[in-house]
Amino acid sequence: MTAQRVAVFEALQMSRDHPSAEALLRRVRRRYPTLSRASVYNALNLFTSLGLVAALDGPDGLARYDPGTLPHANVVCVRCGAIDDVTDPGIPALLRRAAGRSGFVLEPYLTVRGLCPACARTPHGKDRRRIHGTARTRYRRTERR
Amino acid sequence: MTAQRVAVFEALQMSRDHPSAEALLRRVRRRYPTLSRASVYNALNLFTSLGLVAALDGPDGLARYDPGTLPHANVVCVRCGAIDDVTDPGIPALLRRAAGRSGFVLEPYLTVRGLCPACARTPHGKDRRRIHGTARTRYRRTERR
DNA sequence: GTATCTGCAAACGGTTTGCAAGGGG
DNA sequence: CCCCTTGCAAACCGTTTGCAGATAC
Repeated sequence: MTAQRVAVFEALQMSRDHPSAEALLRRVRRRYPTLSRASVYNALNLFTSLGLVAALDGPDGLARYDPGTLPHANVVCVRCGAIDDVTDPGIPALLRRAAGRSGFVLEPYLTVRGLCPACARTPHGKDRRRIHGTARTRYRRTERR
Repeated sequence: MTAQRVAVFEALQMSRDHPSAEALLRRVRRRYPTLSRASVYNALNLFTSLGLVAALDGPDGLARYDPGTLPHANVVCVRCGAIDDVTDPGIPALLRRAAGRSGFVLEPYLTVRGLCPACARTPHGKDRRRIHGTARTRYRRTERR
């Protein structure tokens, strides 16, 4: 229990936007300017391994973190990177059935990729969207402050 | 429509194990020894952007590819990297509701992380599992042929 | 005949690691 | 006190990109 870990945890709890590790680093550094990148990753890996927070893969290859702990779905926009939580009464039952059929022990979160309302409205154009890695080259550069 | 693309596509269709790009490269190179890494990535990005195959993030940071096109769930073992398909009659309805509530246009696949039967049986030990990136250092080195 | 693709190698970038110094319990 | 953590920088590695030559149509 170090001050850095508490700060990262609190910053994540206050976030509704499924921040990346880098985004959390920026936020926490406003108060702890000496905080290191490695400590943020260390803290986030610890929290996820303890089940305190949920980790999911952003469409840009960045890991995103979710403070929510109840069963829900994460819908991920593969074009702009937006992530929304969706709760649905059918999710727990579906997860139970999926666990039964596969024999897996499953986390209470599921992820679905797609396009957010804004991106779905813009024509597909010829933006042969890259699903991994270099999707980041499309909006990462602008998102980075 | 090049020979390389056809070869990658066929190799993926024949796979049931959700191979990574590197695994597909190895398989196709048995017949096309000159096939380049870039062409495999190029082909896979093309197929996923056309909706011909599904891409998902493996727990090790590697992209995994799935030839299936019908709605289903992918259950992913975060410890050993195994991926299974699960079909369930409730999935289409859940995806429809999630799309309605979020406004997103969603792909017909969802992903759930967890532990496969074999890994769930082995005690958790102190393997503070890393969720991203270096999970690969745990089994990647041995998996790579 | 031209735009597109392949192959190669180098670059990219998020995440992890090794090490020395500092702090928790 | 000892072990685990922090901070820093370098290493890691899957994926993308730039360029020259070959191929699709």
